[in-house]
Amino acid sequence: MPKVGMEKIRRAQLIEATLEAIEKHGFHGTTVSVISKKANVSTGIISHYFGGKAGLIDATMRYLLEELKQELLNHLPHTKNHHARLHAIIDANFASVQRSKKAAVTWLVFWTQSMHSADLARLQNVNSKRLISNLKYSLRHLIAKEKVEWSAQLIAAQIDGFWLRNALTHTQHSSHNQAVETCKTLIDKVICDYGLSTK
Amino acid sequence: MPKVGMEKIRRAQLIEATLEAIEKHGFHGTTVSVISKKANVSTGIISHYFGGKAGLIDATMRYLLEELKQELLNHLPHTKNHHARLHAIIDANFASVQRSKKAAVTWLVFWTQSMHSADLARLQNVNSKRLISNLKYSLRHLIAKEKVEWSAQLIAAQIDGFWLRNALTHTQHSSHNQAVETCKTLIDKVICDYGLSTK
Amino acid sequence: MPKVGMEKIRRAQLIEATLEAIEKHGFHGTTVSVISKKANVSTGIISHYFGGKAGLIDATMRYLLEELKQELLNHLPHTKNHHARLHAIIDANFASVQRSKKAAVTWLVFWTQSMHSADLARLQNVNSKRLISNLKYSLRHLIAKEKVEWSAQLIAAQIDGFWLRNALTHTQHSSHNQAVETCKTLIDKVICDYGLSTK
Amino acid sequence: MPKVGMEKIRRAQLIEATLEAIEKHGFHGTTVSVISKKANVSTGIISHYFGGKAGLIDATMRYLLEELKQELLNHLPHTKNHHARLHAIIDANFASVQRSKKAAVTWLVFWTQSMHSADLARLQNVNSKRLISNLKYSLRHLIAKEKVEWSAQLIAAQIDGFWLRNALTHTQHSSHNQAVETCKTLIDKVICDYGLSTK
DNA sequence: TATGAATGAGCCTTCATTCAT
DNA sequence: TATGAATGAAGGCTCATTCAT
Repeated sequence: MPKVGMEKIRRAQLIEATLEAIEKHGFHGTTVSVISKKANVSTGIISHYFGGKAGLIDATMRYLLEELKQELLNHLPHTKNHHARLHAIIDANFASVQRSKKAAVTWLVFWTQSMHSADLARLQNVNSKRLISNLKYSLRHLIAKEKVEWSAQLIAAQIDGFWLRNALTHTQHSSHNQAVETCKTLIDKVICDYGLSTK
Repeated sequence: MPKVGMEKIRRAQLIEATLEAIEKHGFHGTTVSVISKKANVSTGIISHYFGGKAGLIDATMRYLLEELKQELLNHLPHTKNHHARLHAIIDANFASVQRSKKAAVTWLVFWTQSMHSADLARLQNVNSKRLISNLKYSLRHLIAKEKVEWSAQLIAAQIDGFWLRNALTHTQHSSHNQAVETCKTLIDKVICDYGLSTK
Repeated sequence: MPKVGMEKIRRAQLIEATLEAIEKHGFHGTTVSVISKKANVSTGIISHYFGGKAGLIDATMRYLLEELKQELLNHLPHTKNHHARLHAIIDANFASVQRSKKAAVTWLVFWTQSMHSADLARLQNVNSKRLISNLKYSLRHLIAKEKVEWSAQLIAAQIDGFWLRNALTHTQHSSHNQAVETCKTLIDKVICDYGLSTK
Repeated sequence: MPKVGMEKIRRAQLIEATLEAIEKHGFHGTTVSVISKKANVSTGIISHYFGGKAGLIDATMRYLLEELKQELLNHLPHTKNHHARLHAIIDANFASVQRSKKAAVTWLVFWTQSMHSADLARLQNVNSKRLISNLKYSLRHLIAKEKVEWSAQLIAAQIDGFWLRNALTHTQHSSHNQAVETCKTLIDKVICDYGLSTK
């Protein structure tokens, strides 16, 4: 009887290899041959588990999104302090990227691809809306009602902007930390300016 | 009887066709054949004038950067009102994108490619530094010295962040205008908070 | 505890599945995977019992030939009425095909393959000669000696011709019956024209 | 300016190479690589002129059909002698095959493929009907009305049957001639049996 | 005896580049 | 200066076969 339960292992193996390949060779240079070699498996296995290269790319993108989602869930659940919660959102959004450059490159690739793939565009949209929604949820408890939407957009753009600039420049850790601090300061400033007097 | 002065015309023709192709078909779908058809020329001409597809892509990226540079030069040449100058920087940075979707897609592609091309990375870096430098030049006249760098980074990230989010969502004009307004408000807020008492 | 006597069962199972696969998906679409699924066994079993796909195909062809041979043996064993015997040959040759479309498609495939396989070509040749030989055996009792060979060739071609045309057009039963009738009429005509005056 | 008018030459070259490849290596062994080498061109050219291997196979089949059609047109136009016309149909149907074994193998492949391709099936059907129609046209002038259809089916099957049997056995010219003679004799017999007394 | 995960050779196709015209 | 027919390397995919279990 052949090995069972390999599917999970192989899928993880191949997704990890894909992330490495995209980081090292770029999207164009990420061929099934390159991925296979990195994962130490044959090329055929990709079609076997993902139905083809496109399926693997898709799964990799979903993996990144899911990872980010989990990161948020792990950082934010048990607090009623909305100020702290907003800071935690910042931490979560930079956490995975801070860990490795792989994710940063792949996020950028993912965004670029999403402009010409309805499927990826939908995923990207969900992700984008979640950030806004998370921000608004806490902002509602802290600042004037009519400023919530505007502030959420501001902070979201600030996060993505730092994120993008850091990805493009050969990032040191310091700049990541600086980005996190700056985002938090911006939040504080927003709360300070539009904060509810009594709560 | 060889036509002279065709080089300039052909180069412009092909760069424009490349921008259109990337917008319509994405980077992956932008083949030499597609570009040639859009430009109504033969495929061979690309190698003739640009030495190959890579040369054309490179030239297209440089064209975008040059365009942005000119945009900035045209909007902020002769003013000593640094508050107005900062607002003009915002306008300039969103102007080209506001005009067409072409640039937005291509910028994203450009950034992604720049991560795996030393040449493009250098161009991107120059561009990124110019924005910071332009912001700092005016901020120095308006806010406390020790806040200049930090504020420039903040505003630059804000610009890129809005820019990115707008590119990824199917942008309406309203959101572009909103982005411009929000960036200007952020600038005002920074000046208000850290502004020099006397000027 | 190894099951014994599985070989016969498995071989029959797989040959039947192969016939079904060829009928449904054509020769090109008949992959090891398709056959295995139809037979509800693993892919490995094919190599185990037939040494590979080629062996299974070969066995399937032999099975068809054997089936036809048996059909003939069952229909014409104990008769000395050679006129009836000739008619029985016709019946036998159309019997298996009349039963299902499977055989028709597979026969055609078999013939085609036999042109590039010495092994199959030999089988096909034996089969072809048996029909002629069977026809001649009875014809010798009914018609002039010098017309026997010619008539056998005529009738054999008539059988195969009808068979082929019926296989290619989406056959109704009526056309099969018509083919049988026409072949029998041809036999009668031959006997009538070249028949021995006394018998 | 590049060479013009090559399309016709290349298409003919490739179709001829395909016929040779099918004859020599069978349908399965007929790869684009094999065809290209036989035609002394690159593999890419097949997609260029035929949109892919399938297009080339299709064109090859159509070529065979067209050739047969022309053969018929060339042999039958200027005669009002319907007896001679029927004999000419026989000649035409065996002519192309008599010339080379290539066509014979390919016809068989074509027929087999046509069972799983709607497109090829339609072509095959048109071809099959044309033979019947041609036979009936002349038979109507020669034999009793109620025997026309039956006789046409008989003769058509006879032709195809000989054709098939000759293709399968390693044909000598003599057997081809014999097939032609036998078919003609069958026609004569039919006319003799069912012929119109007066015309 | 039986499985099916894994392999990798071989296939068709795409596409940047070349070169005779 | 310009063409586009032709090339052929490189890509992704299919599938018969193998082998650890």
